[in-house]
Amino acid sequence: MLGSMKLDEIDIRILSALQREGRITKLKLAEKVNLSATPCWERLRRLEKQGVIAGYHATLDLSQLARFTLVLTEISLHRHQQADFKRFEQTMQETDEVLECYATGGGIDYLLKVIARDVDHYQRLIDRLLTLDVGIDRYFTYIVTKPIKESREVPLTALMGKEHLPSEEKLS
Amino acid sequence: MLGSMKLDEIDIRILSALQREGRITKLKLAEKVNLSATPCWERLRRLEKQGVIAGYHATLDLSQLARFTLVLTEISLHRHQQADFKRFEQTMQETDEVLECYATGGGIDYLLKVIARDVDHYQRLIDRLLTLDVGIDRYFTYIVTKPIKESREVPLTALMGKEHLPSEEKLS
DNA sequence: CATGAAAGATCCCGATG
DNA sequence: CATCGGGATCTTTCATG
Repeated sequence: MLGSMKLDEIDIRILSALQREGRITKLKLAEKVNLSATPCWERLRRLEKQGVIAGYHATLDLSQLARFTLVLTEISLHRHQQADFKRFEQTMQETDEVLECYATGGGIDYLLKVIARDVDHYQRLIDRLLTLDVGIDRYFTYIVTKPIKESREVPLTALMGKEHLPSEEKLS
Repeated sequence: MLGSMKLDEIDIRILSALQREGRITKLKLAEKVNLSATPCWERLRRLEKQGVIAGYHATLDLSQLARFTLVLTEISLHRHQQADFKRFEQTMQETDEVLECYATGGGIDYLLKVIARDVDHYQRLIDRLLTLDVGIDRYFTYIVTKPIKESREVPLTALMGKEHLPSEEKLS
């Protein structure tokens, strides 16, 4: 839901800082957003309690951990009833290898980002989905040959800059 | 690089826990992985120093922050020389709205995940890229109508389970 | 690796201006 | 919102088994 709470510029700075440094100290955070510790801490607690900050996560450098393959998969379903969508989406939620899944307009129904040990692992995963009969009609596989960018930071200022910050309303 | 360091099962548990709870206390972490505080702390520091843990980040609930639109974009370049790829990839790195970018085999050259305020913002971004002349030949736009899943946690056990953990080598 | 200890930093929460 | 505490907790290191 949008608008359940108004965020001012300081809140945005707090959120931006925490996107970058999830384990920054509360004192350093306050300093970075030009606020004293107590009010900064209160804002932070509010943002966490409201769920604006959904959580904190370590980001791993997978390339140091294991061989793996990223795959992007376009999927179309047989039928397009609510129950069909729901069933497919539920399966995606439960499949750990599916890192991301988006419903789209335009020809295909879903696009997935899948991580697997290798192409064989990926293919077995797809085969399992097909035999599970979750409604897949056609699928198309793009193997990722090179990950160029994987950002964990949403560009808050670009998204909120124009309409959310108090523009010149009531400038006397 | 793979294999610069061997990770045992405890390391994997540490990493998994930190993917889930990036701000967990070091004491609770030790407890969760069944290790006493000191050696757990040493492992953690090693993992951070090596860069296996690339960083810690707060995850935001964007839906509470602003209206936005996710777009998936397939892109083909005119020419396929190294310099062409490099130039395009450099531009992607510098464009905040591009959250993810992957080079793929199979017809298209790149697939992007873009975040914008709305479709108009997205289109202006694309127009800018086209006039910037970064080598784009054709592009295809999929508007995300519904984000189904956006996981920040890599399924470590699924990826490492079979080949990385010490299998039955030298079993007597 | 487990335990224990101890100095220093951080956290949380008041009270006050 | 700023400043100032202070007790609880967490962090980091070291010594010992």
